[in-house]
Amino acid sequence: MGDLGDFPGSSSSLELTISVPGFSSSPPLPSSVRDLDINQVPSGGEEEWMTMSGGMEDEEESSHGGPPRKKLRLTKEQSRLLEESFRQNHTLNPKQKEALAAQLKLRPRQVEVWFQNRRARSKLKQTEMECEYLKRWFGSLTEQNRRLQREVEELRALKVGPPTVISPHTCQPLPASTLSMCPRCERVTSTAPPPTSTSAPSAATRAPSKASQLSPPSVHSRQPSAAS
DNA sequence: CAACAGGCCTAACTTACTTCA
DNA sequence: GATGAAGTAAGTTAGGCCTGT
Repeated sequence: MGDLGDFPGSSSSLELTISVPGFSSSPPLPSSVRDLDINQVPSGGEEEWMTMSGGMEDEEESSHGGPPRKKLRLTKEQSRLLEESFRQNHTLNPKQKEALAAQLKLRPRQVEVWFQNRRARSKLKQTEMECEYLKRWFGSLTEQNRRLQREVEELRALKVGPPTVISPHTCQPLPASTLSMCPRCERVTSTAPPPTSTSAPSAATRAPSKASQLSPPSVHSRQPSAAS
């Protein structure tokens, strides 16, 4: 267990930390060159940039048979503000949405979509990390199981029978099933916390912080940079 | 060097569902 | 209870960029 490494950062735009001894997220990806100036607004500024996406000024235009949709690339500043806002709140009420949209010079719908996608990315990332953690945990349990089985074999080889405990009340031998493990042994064997619940992802959909109920990996988000 | 393919990221869309007035 | 609007999650589509060949 103790041999499990400590993962410092995490990849992409979302940075999650998982505070479990012996486990945390994967190492940061090499920062992509694209982050440098991909969102640089070409001279015209954001107004002009917007008209690319805002080409569908009549919101409905884009979907049916219109011109091929142009894809907006958010500027670094827009991404930064959105991330900052997301950090404070993963959902927006209509007023917040309007305000943020005005501040970013985007349409409220775009802000809404961004938050939807951001929540999706966040959840995906968290699920991946939980999966990774459970895999490691499974590995350590398997190893522990192997060790214990070896131990059992060794004890059998020594012909050591199961402990016979005499009940203080009846003066009869107690069945093994009624015996409880001594605290010391319990402590030694519990190298990993039990999985309280893997919180079935489907059930977690409506409860934002559901994933945090996965008690062993206390996962919380901490995203620094603008989306990759 | 340019051209191309493949992969990744993500904005935008669609659908299904829940909640609330 | 039925209904419609609004909001969200989940899944999908497609544009733009990067990288390797």
